[in-house]
Amino acid sequence: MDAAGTANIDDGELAQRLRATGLKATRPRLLVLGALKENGPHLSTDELVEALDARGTPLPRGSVYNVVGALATHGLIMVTDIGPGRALYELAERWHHHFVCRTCGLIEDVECVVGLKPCLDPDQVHGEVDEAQVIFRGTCTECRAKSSSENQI
Amino acid sequence: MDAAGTANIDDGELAQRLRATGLKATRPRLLVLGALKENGPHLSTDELVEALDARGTPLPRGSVYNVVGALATHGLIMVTDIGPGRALYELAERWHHHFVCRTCGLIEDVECVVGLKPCLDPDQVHGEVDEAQVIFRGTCTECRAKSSSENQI
DNA sequence: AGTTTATATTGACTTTGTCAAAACAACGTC
DNA sequence: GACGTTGTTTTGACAAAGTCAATATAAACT
Repeated sequence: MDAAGTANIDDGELAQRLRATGLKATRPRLLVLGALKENGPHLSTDELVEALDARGTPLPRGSVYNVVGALATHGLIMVTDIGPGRALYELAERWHHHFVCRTCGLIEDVECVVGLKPCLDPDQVHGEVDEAQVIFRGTCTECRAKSSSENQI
Repeated sequence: MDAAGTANIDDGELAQRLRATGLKATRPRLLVLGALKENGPHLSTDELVEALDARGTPLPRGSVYNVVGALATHGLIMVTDIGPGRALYELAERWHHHFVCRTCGLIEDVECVVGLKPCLDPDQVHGEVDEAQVIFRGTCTECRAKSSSENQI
């Protein structure tokens, strides 16, 4: 153990955010939030596990699922499903959407014009909409360039 | 074998739609399309397998994945991921979206105001968007009623 | 009818996600 | 600053979801 005991734990902003929602500021939760904050805008479950590993603070897969579940339920992170078995986690800061390239799988954040949830709210729904998640699909510039040059051969 | 050989196969509209996209009109494909057409607006992988079973024309799971993969690639069905391991298949007729109740899991179709793909098309994306999938999340009327009455006790 | 070629099927496998029970740590209190 | 309560993590076993390569089969063209 090191001198300060919980030395590595950032007991600042992230810990406060957790407590503000009624969640305890536990090590695994801070680690996950930290990884999301510093290891890219969006991480898949796998990438999250790897990132934690790479940072020298590995967590068991089960714990990761546990943690992201809790964080998502309390609105601290947003989860987007961009395909079968492809959940995407990111800090819930500004509300935004995603563009996914069908060819190479590239994922790009797309700012939401409205910026607040729910950004769209159809009347027809029999219930209360609190969030509208949009996934744009298509072909990224790079893949378009590639495929057109291939066709020219 | 029955007299007509391929008697059960509807060699009409569905078969033509398949050929129109360059796909062969095979039995499993027609069965899947048929099930989607008659067994509800949207089916999960599991429900699809069950529906085929119930109709007396079971298909192995692997084949179902195979078929829906091909149909989706060629735009004959639409696939929506409404959560981890919860793919949703339906005939690609009118373009529409979905509302998912966070509490009971109810899924409701939401007509798209635009009705054509892509119904939304942000400039910011570095690529060409061909489809914008929207998932509305919230609480359905029934669950709202339930939870408010529980709180009153 | 025969041939080509796409497609279906099988079965083994990987990945993804869930769950219950026991171990543990965070937080409020004395 | 230790104590106890209670929420969390961990573990490990499991279930579900999806993939893949090789073989068998059937659609569609001639």
